[in-house]
Amino acid sequence: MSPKPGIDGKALGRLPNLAWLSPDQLQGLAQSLVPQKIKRRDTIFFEGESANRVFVLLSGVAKLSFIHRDERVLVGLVGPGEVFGVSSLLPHMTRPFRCDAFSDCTIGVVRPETFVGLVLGVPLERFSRTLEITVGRWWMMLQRYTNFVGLSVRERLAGALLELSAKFGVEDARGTLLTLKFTHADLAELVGASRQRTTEQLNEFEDEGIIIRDGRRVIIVPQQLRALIETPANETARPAHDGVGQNRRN
Amino acid sequence: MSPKPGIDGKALGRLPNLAWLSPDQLQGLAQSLVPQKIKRRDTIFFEGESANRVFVLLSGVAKLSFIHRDERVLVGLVGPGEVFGVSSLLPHMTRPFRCDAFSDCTIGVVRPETFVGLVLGVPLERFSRTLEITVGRWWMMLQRYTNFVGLSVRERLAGALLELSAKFGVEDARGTLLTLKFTHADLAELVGASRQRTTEQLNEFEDEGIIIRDGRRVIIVPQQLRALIETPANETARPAHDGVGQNRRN
DNA sequence: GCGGTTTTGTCGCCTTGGCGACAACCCGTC
DNA sequence: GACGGGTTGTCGCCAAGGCGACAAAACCGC
Repeated sequence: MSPKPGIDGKALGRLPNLAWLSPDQLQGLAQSLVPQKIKRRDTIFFEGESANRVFVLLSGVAKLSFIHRDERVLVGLVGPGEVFGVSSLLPHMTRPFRCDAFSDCTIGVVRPETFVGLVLGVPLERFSRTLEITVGRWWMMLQRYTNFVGLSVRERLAGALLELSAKFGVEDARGTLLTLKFTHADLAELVGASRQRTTEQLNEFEDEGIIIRDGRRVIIVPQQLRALIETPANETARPAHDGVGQNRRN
Repeated sequence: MSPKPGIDGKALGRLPNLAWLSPDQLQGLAQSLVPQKIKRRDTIFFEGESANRVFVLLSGVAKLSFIHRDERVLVGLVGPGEVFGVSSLLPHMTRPFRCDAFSDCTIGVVRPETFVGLVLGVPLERFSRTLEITVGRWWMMLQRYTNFVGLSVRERLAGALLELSAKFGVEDARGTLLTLKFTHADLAELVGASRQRTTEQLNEFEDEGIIIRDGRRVIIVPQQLRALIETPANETARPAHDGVGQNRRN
């Protein structure tokens, strides 16, 4: 695993992110990292790929973007010395972002098992699980928020309801029953909308049969909601409400 | 550290999040967790506090919210069995969110050193560092996005410029020089705005002396930008542009 | 220097959605 | 079963900002 020109352990140690590793660790990492050059605008990995490598950016700048039906959101930039592609450290994960080179880059590629073994001295499995229960939540939240950028209130609310039903829902003859009683104001806070607009949107959902109200409790029909999120701006059952659509860049 | 009624290791193992721990680990965790009851609407921790405990939610539902000048965004909900307050696992961290009980809760409190020791068998310091270089980025991104909810393009752009200058900036007589050349379209993607609006806003910033343009390169004056972000909707130098302000809930 | 490409600057029109102000209403409590 | 606070439903007005369409610059490879 070290046939290529190779990377210098000392050089790695000068990267601020890795300076705390012991000389031995740096040495090991340097040997395990497979160097690779990437040209500006080329893609390092695609969203949806199964995540089985970790990357270290050795030089250049890379760009992480989230893509939702040809809407792309620049999620962040990676600078020299940073470790990226870390979704491979979580259990059975596919990459949520696409990563491409913003300028010409050199990267080091390594298997997650090797990386975790070297840096922590713990089997990947264990680390993975620990990550999942601790920072897994951040991951979910991050995905939610990147998703939200550029969506209408309608879509954000749909997404939020779906999430809530997955987490706090109970199956019911008519759909998924939300066990907690959320006020419209709560939901508004959750999706970043005004209380009034949230009320209106919920009523629209009810008209469209996407949610059912049982007193002040809510029952959700997940299929319809999911459809609503996948599909561009259009109507699912009733062609009444004119959908949405002021969220496209150019 | 087990004077209280105590928590049952077996019961902990039934929480889906923790089921993978060995009986010994569960036992140890059960003994280390200090149980505590929290009443609905009471606060478990405040934003800004120094983060030196990890929590496990044993029953009930808790609510994480991000607060930015009395605008509060409901960031997420914590269900039974989940581990939260994990910012204490990162080095010298203060809590970014406030957490309060959405319903009556019982929680288990534990020191991060103990938690990591039990679950991973590694010293906190080492785990902490590893977390930082791997998932630290998510953390930053998450904070950015929660921040962004309910902000105007002006403010989001200001924030993004600040972030970029911190990461890719070089000090200069007049301020911080951005070394990469971003097109307005890049910036627009980053803040989730249209390209045109981004152009306009950048020009406004230039008029106000918040940024300086040197050909197509940009120099940033961090103080002014920072001021702009802290202050409600008003003007920093020139009272010309009428600021913003359609982002308050009720 | 030249011509094509990329980036920037500006309009105008139009939708989304924030916000204040109430009225109606539900629901638990005394 | 009446009261009162929290919640929901609805309007109207208006600011923010998306989007198309171009024109003007700046940039780049030859």
